[in-house]
Amino acid sequence: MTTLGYAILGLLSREDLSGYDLTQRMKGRVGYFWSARHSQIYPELARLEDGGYVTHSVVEQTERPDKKVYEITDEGLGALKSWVTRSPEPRPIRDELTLKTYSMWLAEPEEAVKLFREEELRHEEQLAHYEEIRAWMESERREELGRTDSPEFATYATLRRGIGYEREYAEWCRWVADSVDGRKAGEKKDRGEKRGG
Amino acid sequence: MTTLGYAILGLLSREDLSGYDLTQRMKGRVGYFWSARHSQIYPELARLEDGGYVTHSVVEQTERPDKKVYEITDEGLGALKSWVTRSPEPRPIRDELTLKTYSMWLAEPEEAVKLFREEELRHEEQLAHYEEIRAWMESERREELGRTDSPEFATYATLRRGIGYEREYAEWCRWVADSVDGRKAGEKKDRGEKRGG
DNA sequence: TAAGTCATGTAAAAAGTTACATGATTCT
DNA sequence: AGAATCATGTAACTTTTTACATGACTTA
Repeated sequence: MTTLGYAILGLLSREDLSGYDLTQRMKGRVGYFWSARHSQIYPELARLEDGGYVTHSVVEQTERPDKKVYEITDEGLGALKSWVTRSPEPRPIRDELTLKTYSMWLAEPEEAVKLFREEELRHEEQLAHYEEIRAWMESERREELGRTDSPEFATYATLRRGIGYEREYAEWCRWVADSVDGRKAGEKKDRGEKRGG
Repeated sequence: MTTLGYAILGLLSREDLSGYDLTQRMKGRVGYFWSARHSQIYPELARLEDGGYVTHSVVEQTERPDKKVYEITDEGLGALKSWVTRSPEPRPIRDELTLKTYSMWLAEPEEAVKLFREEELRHEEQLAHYEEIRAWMESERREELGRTDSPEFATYATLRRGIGYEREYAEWCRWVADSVDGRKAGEKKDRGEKRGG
């Protein structure tokens, strides 16, 4: 079973969904930690059904095209449960901005500063978005968040991860930009103190 | 040009290396933010040479098999420079542990706690490793770190990213484990307050 | 002599992205 | 009339991983 398969089962364990619905979930919400396009989802659903992890029923609609709604089976739920607490084999991280950073000594300082200020903004915006959802959950889903075995707590936990990730990333971008800009925290504001020359 | 191509150029801009050397770099150091196996590196080197971004010369060795040492060309350096400050198109994040977290409401609490404590440890170990390198750099490369246009500062910046990433990840793992364990900071220590039952 | 490192490649398979393909309905 | 959304698929291509393949030299 592929990780994508488990991602789909994870969504279907919460509610019955069509391939189209799953594609939408993989953009927002879940897409922040696992994503896939519809071209990957439809074949995977077929494989999952082949393996007996899901079943589908055709729901006829008058105002919309008919759709196939998928439901997780007991076998699918069992497979998902046993996967959840297994240690993930560590996958290599691939972060293009950090890779660029490794070669930033070749760049014009002004351009480097611009890049990192832009990226800082991107991550701050994403952070603000997460914080909104968090505020909403903490006020509207207060009860469920008290139980760590609820789907809501699970969602909240992934949200906390996203918040921490984006906050840290934004802070790092600011640190790099400030360093190159000669405005490192606690340092004097003027740039270009030539030394040894 | 692929991102892997730029990763290779980034390494060759610092020193001449063989395919084997590049493979080693992609395990340690650089491998923390971009990695590739030798089976991907050798064909990519051929493509880079085809495009005129690198050249190679055969270095004959007596005690070791002969090797091809690659050198970046002016064209390669130019391509690398113009890539460095271009905004990276945001790639989807895929994090298997966060995906598991999304379905953790299905797991036995004890097993979930075990998983997150293990992962916390993994990230703390990686953090400790980075902190060692950091301490070494700050004492042995103090001078170079004062210039943000030095390769050393660039390496140091990526290291700071790794430190922030691992620290945040470890903290989050601890928060999840503590939450499920009923030891959330500032909460009473006893577990299992059934309500509504 | 067996395991480990140095050294370079190719082949096959898996995972993921982009493009091709179709068609109904709804909103502007 | 045209764009957007709902809905489902396949094909081609790119990227990455795993496995196949070879061989010299070094260390235990």
